[in-house]
Amino acid sequence: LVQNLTEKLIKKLDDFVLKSGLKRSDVRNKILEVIVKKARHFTIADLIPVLQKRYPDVGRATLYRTLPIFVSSGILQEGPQDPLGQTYYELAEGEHHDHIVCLDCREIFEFHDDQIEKRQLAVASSMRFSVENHGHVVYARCQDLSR
Amino acid sequence: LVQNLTEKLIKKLDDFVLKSGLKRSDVRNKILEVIVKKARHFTIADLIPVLQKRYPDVGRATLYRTLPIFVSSGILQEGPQDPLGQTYYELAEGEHHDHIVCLDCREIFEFHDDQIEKRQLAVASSMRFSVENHGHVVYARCQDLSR
DNA sequence: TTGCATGCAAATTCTTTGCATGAAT
DNA sequence: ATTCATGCAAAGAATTTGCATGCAA
Repeated sequence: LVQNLTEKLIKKLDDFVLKSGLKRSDVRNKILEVIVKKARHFTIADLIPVLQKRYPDVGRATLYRTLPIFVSSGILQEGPQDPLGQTYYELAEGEHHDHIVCLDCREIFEFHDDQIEKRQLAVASSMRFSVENHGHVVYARCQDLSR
Repeated sequence: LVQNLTEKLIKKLDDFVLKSGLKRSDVRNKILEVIVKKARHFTIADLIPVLQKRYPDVGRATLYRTLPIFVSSGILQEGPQDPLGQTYYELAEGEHHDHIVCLDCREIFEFHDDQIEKRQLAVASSMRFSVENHGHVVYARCQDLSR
């Protein structure tokens, strides 16, 4: 399953790479593989040790050069900004969702609400904006210490 | 008017400072004055040159030490994160609002929508979270080149 | 072959800290 | 007096860039 997803995304990456006059690379595929396994939400800081453990030869700089390519090719999207200011990335698979960042347990949860999405569009349109994207992060507490 | 606002906020700052066992300082008041004049939304990077022009003696480090105090005292709040990742600050005056960041002209606009606020609360509550705060940023284009 | 990709190390940029001095209480 | 505030410079941390070498097409 994960294997399938990785391969599917590598294909997506290849499409973008060819279209953009770039070249395929094993290192990018390796990075993608690690991301798919770690999946969900991660920061660059999260990813570095995992990547270096699996593929010690991959340099940090490459990560900084690669992630923007993944975003451009639609594989990743930028997720919420945590209260400390680090940018999260996440796989762009699946439908759009917003985030709840738990201030107690530091985990990130997802939510989706059609009404919010619709109102957001309506409000921006009424101000004569065309919406490209949005980030909606709710900071909250789970208050469940066992979680 | 601006003068009044500055003085009002200095008073607010004094309250916090006393309550917290800190001490009053002219430099903090100067920084506050510059912020009130520049008002609205700014990043630290925005503020530094303005501040240094008006008060060349104030060091950068002081800014980094001062802004968190302003946030704690309720004078400033953190605004949207721009697409480049810089944190905006803004005066906490007035009612809560969310932001539209224009990808064309780079300006930041505000909006407020009760329905969105309510739904947001409802959704988080249904997931057993208690909401502390939130950031909602819509990235959009004004498409009006004259703006 | 040509030009992108990569690792490494140096360079940048942004932010924090240590320390001596000055100000507030 | 005591303790916080501040500037400066040094230290850190995060990210970007230059360059020589390695691959992909």
